[in-house]
Amino acid sequence: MRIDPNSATDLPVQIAQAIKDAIVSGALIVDERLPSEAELAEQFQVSRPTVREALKRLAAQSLIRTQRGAFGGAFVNRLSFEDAQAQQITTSTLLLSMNAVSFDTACEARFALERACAPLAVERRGDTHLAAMRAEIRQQGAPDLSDEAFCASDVAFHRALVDAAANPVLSYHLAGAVEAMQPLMNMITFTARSRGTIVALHARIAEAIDARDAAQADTALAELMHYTMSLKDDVMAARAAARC
Amino acid sequence: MRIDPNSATDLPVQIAQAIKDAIVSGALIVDERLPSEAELAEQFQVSRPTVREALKRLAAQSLIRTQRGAFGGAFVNRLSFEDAQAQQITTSTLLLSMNAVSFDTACEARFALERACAPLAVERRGDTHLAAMRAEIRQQGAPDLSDEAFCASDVAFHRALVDAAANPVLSYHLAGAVEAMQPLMNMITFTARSRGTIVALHARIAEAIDARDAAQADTALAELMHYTMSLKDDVMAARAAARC
DNA sequence: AGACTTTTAAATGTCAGACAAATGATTTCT
DNA sequence: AGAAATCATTTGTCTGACATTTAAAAGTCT
Repeated sequence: MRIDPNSATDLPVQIAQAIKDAIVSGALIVDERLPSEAELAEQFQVSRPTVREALKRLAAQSLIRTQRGAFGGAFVNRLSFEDAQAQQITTSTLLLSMNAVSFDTACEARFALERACAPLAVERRGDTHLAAMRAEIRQQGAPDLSDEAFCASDVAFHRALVDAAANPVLSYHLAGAVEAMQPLMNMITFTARSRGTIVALHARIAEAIDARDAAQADTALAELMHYTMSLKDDVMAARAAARC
Repeated sequence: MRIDPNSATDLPVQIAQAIKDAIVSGALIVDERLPSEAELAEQFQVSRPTVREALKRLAAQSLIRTQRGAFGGAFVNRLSFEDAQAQQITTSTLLLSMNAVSFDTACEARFALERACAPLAVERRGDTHLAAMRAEIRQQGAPDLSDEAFCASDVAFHRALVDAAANPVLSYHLAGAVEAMQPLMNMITFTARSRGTIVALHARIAEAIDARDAAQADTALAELMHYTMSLKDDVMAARAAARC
């Protein structure tokens, strides 16, 4: 691991990249201890604060963890599905909120991915998944539910659907797509009637998955997507009219 | 924005979280300048190195960028699709390599997601997408191609397929799934015959998308998935036999 | 007056050195 | 032998300083 002290980029960035490369390439394996900050400083010919910044960059990406005390230090961290999902969700959410992605584009992507999960969910769903989906459906029927709580439950329903596919890699990739939609969905005001329609579609999806009917699940998901988009169009049109 | 100096967690972590929350909540908008390190240090009642570490954590996630000089400082960064994709690819790759995810699980997830893109690609593919796919197919037929180069071209082919769906959000989500498979694919040794089969399937996929035949594209993708899995089984079996 | 050059102030980048706090190993005492 | 005290090591945080970069402001010349 070497760095170029004359390069234009920050020294900590270079050091972080060098260590990251070592991890990705397998030169450093999970739970292996890195040299201490003082040793790294000497190795890279920089000061300890510079090394610290590099380590902090890596810690921010959950690539390493640090431990104080004797025989402490920085250790290569096993990237858990949980950590990876959390990162993915914030990244996806920010990406959508900062880039003026249209509601339709995000919605299309989300439902396309979800429909990919449906056939697997139909095949493998267990009782816990079905129970989780139905619990959310019940909650969505509560009359005094705020719009935000309704959206949160909607997200939970769809994540249960994804989890029913019993593929952790799929769950990880979908987490970002599903969660990132929540802020966009929160811009919609749901009438009692529109909530009823959505809940009915959720029920159809849950039933189809229970009955192992892939075609029906796919159809219901497609309908839900179109209904969601039309709902948003109505809200936008109503707001535009109110302004004039 | 406040922090609790008596909390168990690191001060920089708390500060970074506070700033991150401000960005996510919209209190800080894109390109807005954060207070200088000295001002932040006073505001949070900590020293400048502590603030710096917090800012470096955020910079590592591309949430802020820093600029030196007068009227420089830290600015809220617009998270570009490019940055987000790069992050997602490394996260996905590490997740798979560090968690002993089975080849089949990752492969299933990848093809399930890709099949979700196919109908949209059929609908919207442009000439550039078709040309990109065919260019990769041509390259894959080169007789003196290394296994690694073959895999890289395979990834490029599939990314072109995903891009043909003309949905940047979808491309972003799929980038991780497709790229993260490459290290796993690199463990396979491709015979001339297996390469031929794969190239033929790629050609069928490209033709189906050109002909706007969604069903055919889906079938070919499913076949490719099964063939890839069986290929890996053969390689594993051959290696196990060689060891005995 | 306008364009070019120089200066300057403000901010981050890097360093050195110090002390605090945590933590596991070692030693000592009962 | 077991429990308690000590110790060495390592990260966490602070103070203070200087280097470097950058854009704005001031100054100068045509």
